[in-house]
Amino acid sequence: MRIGEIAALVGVTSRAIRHYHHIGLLPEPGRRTNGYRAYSVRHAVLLARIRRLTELGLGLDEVRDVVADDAGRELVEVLGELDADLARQEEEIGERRRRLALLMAGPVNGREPVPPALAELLGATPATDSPTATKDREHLALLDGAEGADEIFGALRPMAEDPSVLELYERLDALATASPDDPRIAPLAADLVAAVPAGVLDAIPSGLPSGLPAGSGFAEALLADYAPAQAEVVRRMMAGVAARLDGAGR
Amino acid sequence: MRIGEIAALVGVTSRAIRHYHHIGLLPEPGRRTNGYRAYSVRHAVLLARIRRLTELGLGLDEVRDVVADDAGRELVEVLGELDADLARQEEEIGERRRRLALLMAGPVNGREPVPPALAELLGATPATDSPTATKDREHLALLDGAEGADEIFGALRPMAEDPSVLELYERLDALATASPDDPRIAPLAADLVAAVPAGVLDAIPSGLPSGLPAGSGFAEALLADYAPAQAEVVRRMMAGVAARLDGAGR
DNA sequence: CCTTGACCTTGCCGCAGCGTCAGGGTTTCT
DNA sequence: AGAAACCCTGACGCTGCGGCAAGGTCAAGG
Repeated sequence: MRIGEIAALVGVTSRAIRHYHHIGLLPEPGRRTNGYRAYSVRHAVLLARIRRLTELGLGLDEVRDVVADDAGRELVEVLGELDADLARQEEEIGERRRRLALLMAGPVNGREPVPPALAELLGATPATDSPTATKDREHLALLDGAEGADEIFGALRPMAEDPSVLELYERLDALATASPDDPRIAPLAADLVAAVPAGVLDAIPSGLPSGLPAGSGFAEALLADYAPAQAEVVRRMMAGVAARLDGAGR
Repeated sequence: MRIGEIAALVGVTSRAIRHYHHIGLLPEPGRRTNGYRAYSVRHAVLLARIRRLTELGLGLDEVRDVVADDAGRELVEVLGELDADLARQEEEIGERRRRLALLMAGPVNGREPVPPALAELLGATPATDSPTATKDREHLALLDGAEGADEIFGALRPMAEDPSVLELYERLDALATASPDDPRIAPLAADLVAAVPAGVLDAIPSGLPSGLPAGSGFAEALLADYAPAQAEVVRRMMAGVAARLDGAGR
């Protein structure tokens, strides 16, 4: 048989067969005088074995191990770990589909893929187009994957549901073009600190170890994201929160 | 922030970030005087978005579409087809796992991955170490994927369960070193033709269209796999079977 | 006889999403 | 001052082939 014939017989492409030759998975057959590969039924049998194994999802080198090793023992072993691998993948896919379903049904309906706990939080907040509110929510999304993130989101709910928080955002907005020594800064920072629910402090992991604003330049970068007067507010607010943390036995 | 910092913050590797820069998914930030990339919180927010999308299983170019397009419409769309894709993958994996389970529990316990119908057939055949029987089974495995394969396997069961078929294999074995004009050839061929169950003939697709032994060199290759006298038997047997097919209105 | 079309040959690039060197500089801590 | 821990660019590696280029070969038809 020529390569196209055996390919059609077994149900693979001739390109794949040449590939198998190239990587030494299938032995090269003899050649006809014109250089064409001349396949025998033995090759077809081997190739069919290879096809069935790859269809099961084995990699080509695993197939090589199984085919080369005359001991049939290898195969059960490989098959076992293959099944475990497939089970893991199935689980992963299921997890992704679950998150997808949550996303598409959720309150953030398709606009932004956020973790479920944050989606719940954002769904509870009143709609606003305040720039700093928007920014704040983006920053919250950065907590995704950090240590106590879900707890923090949960603890923030009372604050988010309180309509008076909108007023705080507006006061922050108003500082967009203000000078860093604007007299409105200090009282706003104090009000912000006071507005943070006590539960949030409990949810902050005690050491802030490596996850987020460790010794990294995150704090500077965060401040740089605000106008000067706003940055000053944020700076003081963080100091105030730290003080509250300190006051409560860390 | 430097690249390692933002990477730790968002939870990706710095290599991945540079990759995103390279393919234009994430804009290059400004540089410090020493050439280090200097990231802002905006980058972190964008990067976190990217991470969440890739974790859902989107490809990087799909992520680019979603991130670039301000219209949120794109996302639902992409998410929809992503879910369909995942469902398909899940189904595929389930199918593979089902076949794997069959394999590992089946009678061919791990020695050879054959299609279920053939596994059933082989399980029903008496054990033998006849070389031609072994060869025959290998050839049967080549039918995997052909048109009426499952039906043929089913129709072969009565033949396979008949212990007298072992005697036929032995008579074939005995011809391994015989001459092609051995007198045992003709009667063996006749007995073989007679042993083929009528159901098998019905199961053979009427035209033998493209699948198997069409105009291809398969027949020659098959005969070349046997010793001369054996090949002669096979040749006559095939002729006999063809005649039976012809006799029965094809 | 010549052409056409369906085969065959080798060889190399491309794919997704980075990991992993190699071969440098910088900053920082001790 | 030296070592550790960062950063930089650039390039190859991985999987399982698909696709293309630039040809040879062969059977059938005009």
